[in-house]
Amino acid sequence: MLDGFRRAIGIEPDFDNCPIRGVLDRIGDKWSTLMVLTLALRPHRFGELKRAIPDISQRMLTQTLRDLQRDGYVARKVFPTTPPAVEYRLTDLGRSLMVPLAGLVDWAVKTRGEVEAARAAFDRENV
Amino acid sequence: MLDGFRRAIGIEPDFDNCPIRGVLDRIGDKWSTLMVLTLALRPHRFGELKRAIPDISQRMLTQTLRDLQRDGYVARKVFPTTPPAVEYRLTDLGRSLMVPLAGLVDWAVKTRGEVEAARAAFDRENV
DNA sequence: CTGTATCCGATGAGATACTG
DNA sequence: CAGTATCTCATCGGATACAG
Repeated sequence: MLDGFRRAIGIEPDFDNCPIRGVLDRIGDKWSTLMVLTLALRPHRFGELKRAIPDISQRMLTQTLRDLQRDGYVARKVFPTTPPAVEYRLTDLGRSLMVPLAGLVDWAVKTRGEVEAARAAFDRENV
Repeated sequence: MLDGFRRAIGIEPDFDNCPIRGVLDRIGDKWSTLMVLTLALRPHRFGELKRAIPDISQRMLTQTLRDLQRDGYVARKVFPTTPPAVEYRLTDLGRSLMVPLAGLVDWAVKTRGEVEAARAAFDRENV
């Protein structure tokens, strides 16, 4: 089972076209997870997202949305009004990601204390 | 529930000391996950890890191990022989991470096709 | 064998200014 | 309103050389 993980996760030589790597990269980057969780609440327009995640730069907002859209997690819908309105919403695929993501969040919250203690101990020993 | 996620995952103003962020950062970086999965098989010595993950540089091997050790996922044990031997093994905390991680891996494998199709479609539309 | 130290290029990400 | 285009700086990560 674990050996299967290793292969799946990118042990050479197929590191690049690994099915997991793409997901991990997206989950690991600074804004994707927060944006998915925000869009899980309800669809948002561009400006709404900016206000919902106040400290994201416009550049990163655009780029993260593009990446999420490219992977099929987010759908972009343009309303040709003046001024233009654009709505972003999670796709079914994006919503399905919430399940394993929730597992991770849950684990992180539960083990928070242990991790903090481990860090404190480590830093104490390594002046 | 989702609102709780947002707070937990680092919506301002407590982005830095967020319990999730640390986990996500570790999961997202290039080598941590692969190393955890490798150590989940059995304890490894430094050189064994290097051989098990052939394309990691010595610099990144050391650094990733330090980070994992600091967070309490990995335990380092030195045998004062000559030449020195050092063994790395998962802690209970590290092993417990396998559960949500497995969920993520599982999801990634299952949705692989959808993601690939989404990417192809996106790239087709955006010449 | 198990690491450190250094250099350096590639990428990530913020700030700012401009456009249909 | 919903983006692009630059510029710039920090961090990531590989290669190489050295050390206990």
